[in-house]
Amino acid sequence: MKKENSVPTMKDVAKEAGVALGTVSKVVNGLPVGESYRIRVEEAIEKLNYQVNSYAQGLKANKTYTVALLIPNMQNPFFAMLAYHINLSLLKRKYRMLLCSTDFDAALEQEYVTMVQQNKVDGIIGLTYNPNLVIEENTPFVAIDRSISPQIPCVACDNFAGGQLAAEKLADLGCKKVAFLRIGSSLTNEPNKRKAGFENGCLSRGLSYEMKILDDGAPLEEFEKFLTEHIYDGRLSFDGIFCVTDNLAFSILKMLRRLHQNVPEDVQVIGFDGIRLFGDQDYICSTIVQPVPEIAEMCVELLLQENMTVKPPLVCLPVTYAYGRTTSETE
Amino acid sequence: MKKENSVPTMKDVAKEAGVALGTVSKVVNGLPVGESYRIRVEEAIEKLNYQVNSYAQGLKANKTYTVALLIPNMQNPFFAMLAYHINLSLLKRKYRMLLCSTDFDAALEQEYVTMVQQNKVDGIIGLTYNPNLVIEENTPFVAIDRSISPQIPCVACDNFAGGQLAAEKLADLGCKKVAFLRIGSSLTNEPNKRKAGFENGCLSRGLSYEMKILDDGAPLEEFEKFLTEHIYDGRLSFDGIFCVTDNLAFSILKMLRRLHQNVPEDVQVIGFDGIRLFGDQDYICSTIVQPVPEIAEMCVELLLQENMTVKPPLVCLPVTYAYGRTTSETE
DNA sequence: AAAGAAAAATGAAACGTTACATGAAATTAT
DNA sequence: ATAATTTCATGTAACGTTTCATTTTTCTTT
Repeated sequence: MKKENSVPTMKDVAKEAGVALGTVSKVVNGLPVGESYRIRVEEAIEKLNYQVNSYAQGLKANKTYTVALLIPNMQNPFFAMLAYHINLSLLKRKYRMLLCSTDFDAALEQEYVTMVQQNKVDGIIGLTYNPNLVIEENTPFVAIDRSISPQIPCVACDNFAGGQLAAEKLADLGCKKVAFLRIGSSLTNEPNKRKAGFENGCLSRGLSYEMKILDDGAPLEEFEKFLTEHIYDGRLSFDGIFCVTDNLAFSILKMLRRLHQNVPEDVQVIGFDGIRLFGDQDYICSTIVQPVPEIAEMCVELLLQENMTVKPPLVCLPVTYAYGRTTSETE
Repeated sequence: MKKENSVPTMKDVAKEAGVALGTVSKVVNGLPVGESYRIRVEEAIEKLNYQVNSYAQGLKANKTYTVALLIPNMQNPFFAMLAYHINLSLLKRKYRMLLCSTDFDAALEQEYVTMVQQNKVDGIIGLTYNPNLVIEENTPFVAIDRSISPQIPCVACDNFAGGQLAAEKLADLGCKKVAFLRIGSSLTNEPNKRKAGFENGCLSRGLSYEMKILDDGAPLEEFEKFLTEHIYDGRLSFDGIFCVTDNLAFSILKMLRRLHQNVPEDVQVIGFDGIRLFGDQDYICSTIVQPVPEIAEMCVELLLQENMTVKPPLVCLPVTYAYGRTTSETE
């Protein structure tokens, strides 16, 4: 005897409607079925409050309509923004998002990838700097900001152009001597190009520049030391600073306040990423804005596009500049 | 004939190891099995790179080790913080998190709940203000900040005490006349108590207070109008403001800047939630801090605890105060 | 050493779906 | 009116697990 409180299955619906199992399946999947049958089945579905079991579907079809998103930390507003837009893009296509926040923990990342493979997600979108992540051949994977292997497409903003743009903006704002600050050697591959782009921009605009690059895990105080060393008679010898991320810019702004340097009067600061608090308020600093909605859409498209013979190894999307109270207003 | 590139199954492992299907299952699930068998099976698993198909498991067991988290918008740092900690708590128990960002869209929320029920997630943790969300009886649900029904446990911080604490802090800081600002009638139920707590605190500390409460969707400019109306000779008649959320506080701070009121010299501002940028930097304003890790842990525990005969309808967790540059430093 | 008890491996059945080969009914053509 | 053709419902076999009744092996006991 059937348990009272058990969830109704297609079989129950078929019995209720006096119809074969396959007919119910067709109705559920919108396949052509005789009018009278369809109505009867729909009524039975309504009556029993039937809902398909997508695990059975997944078992059959080997398809789950679920995509895993691997990000270091969703408390970072940039990653949150990414997750938000990827969620939207997936939703448009009726896909669900499994969120995996890895906290830069390599073991955890690997565990997640495996977990996610076991779960037979349809694919993974991953922002990970972990160099020895093992990704199974058969797992569709799209990387953000990092070229993992030639077979795995990488989506990123045009980091080189972003670096250039930062230099040009600082030049436009009248800066003469600028600095580039970066932390994290782990900012490998794509975001790395921000430095090269910035150098290129400085050279072409005749800006003198200096760089301070810290290893991953180094204490941020090193930057404060660097800044202090460049203060003569209470004045910073730079009039412009480009920080590799808004996150870093935010920390640098605090240091400048401690060092009694006014932003943007004494020194202009530009970050990178385009972070806004709560997603809709002002930019937390002047910044090179990543086209996050487009990046998200591109990732999802590349991941789910099946009839694509050759996947592009690297997709670069254009950046823009946005004002955020850490540079002098221009227009 | 078996397809070359197909994913190996237990059957393949069994054949490879020269062992029965059930034996492989036991090894995979860590059930007692003869030593020699176990080794042979493990070798076969290794060789074929076998991974269990959790959709088949889910079909069998009606258990998925997946929990859905329903939040309005993960770009709100408070929700991001919640998601982060719930993810951690779930991970500890080997559960995955399906993240559903609903953007306050009622239809989307309902769609998600249904989607998620189809997918047979083991449960839902939901922060939703949607009053007519339909939740199936058989879906384990834990609500955050809102009492949905007596059967559904609600986890929240002690909002009343938080309101009181805000009033007390303002009194301690020497405020005489304070204001409470809130937007969103949709801040129903639990967060609502912040107002009552604040009133109570003001009364017991002899603070005179005023309230400005806007409906959901009202333009924030109404607050600016309110503030402007309380400026006499360029000075705001309040010396303390308690905002119902850090999000609102952030907007109010911008207005105060526009109105040339200095924070905290002219007026002290306290928010609610305990938001920090990037999860680890300074609080964006002085704030009543929600115990988010504890809230997360409690939600997960309540959701997954099976042998709990009676679930508590409401769990309140203690709040604390944190300094964040919008009140005068006290000690 | 043989029989009985305990332990452990076996393999079929079931979970809820989809797909496909089969067969029945309805339609068209002669 | 009958045969040929099309249309469409039917029901069984998979998908990859877990479970459990069964059989086989191993260990005790006398």
